[in-house]
Amino acid sequence: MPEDRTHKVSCSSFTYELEVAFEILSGKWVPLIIWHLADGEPKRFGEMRRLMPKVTQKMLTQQLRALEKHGLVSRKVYQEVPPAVEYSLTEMGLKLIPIFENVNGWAVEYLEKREES
Amino acid sequence: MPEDRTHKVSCSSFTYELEVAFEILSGKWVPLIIWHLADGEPKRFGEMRRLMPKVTQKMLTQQLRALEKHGLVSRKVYQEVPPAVEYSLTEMGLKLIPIFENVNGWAVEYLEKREES
DNA sequence: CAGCATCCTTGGGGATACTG
DNA sequence: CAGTATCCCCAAGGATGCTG
Repeated sequence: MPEDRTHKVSCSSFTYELEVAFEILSGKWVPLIIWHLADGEPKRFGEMRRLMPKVTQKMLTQQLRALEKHGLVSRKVYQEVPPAVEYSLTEMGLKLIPIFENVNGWAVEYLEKREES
Repeated sequence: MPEDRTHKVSCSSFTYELEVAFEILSGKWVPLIIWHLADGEPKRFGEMRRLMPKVTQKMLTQQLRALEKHGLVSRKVYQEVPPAVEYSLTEMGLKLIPIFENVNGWAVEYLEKREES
């Protein structure tokens, strides 16, 4: 979290905004989580775990909570026994998807060119 | 570096390509470095240091070398005394800039909405 | 000027066990 | 089921000093 906006001055061409974005997205499993929620379908915690077997339960919880705090993911708790929790992308979260697709497009081209050499 | 492409199987909807991209871009100072080279003008090492006073010399070298290895940045050494080295974005590096601008646009909207609440 | 070499610290993150 | 709570380790990265 860029604590002081005066940083803007010392790094004039790296906008405060861009810095914030990369800070939010730089969580180790954040891109993966967002990508798995990209279809707009809410998913339960256990479902997410199964989709991402390499992510420990601790990290999944931690990163989901961070995304919730930042307003990219919403967490809906159903008061039942046993408890059920659903995660989904918020409006702002969904708006990241086209960007992710652009990144993916870039990467496809990148890998093609790498293989040539 | 995703060492095995079989990972693609266990994380079916997170493409190998997207994973590669985020891996390259997730270096702590990578976005900042790319942003400072976005104008296409080659910049000398000392120049970069002045532009990014918060980045230590060790990290700047390290991250620039990683970007060079990945083919996003080119490093040109002029055999002089004293030595001069210029860094600039490669073709693939430059193609990231529009994406960065989209991210920036997203972040602007994101911060606006956050302030409302 | 543009680094490389070392030492040292910190916290990110894994493994494991427990709970409402 | 959906998490907390602890312990612990290692490597990312900062500080400092030296060099072709």
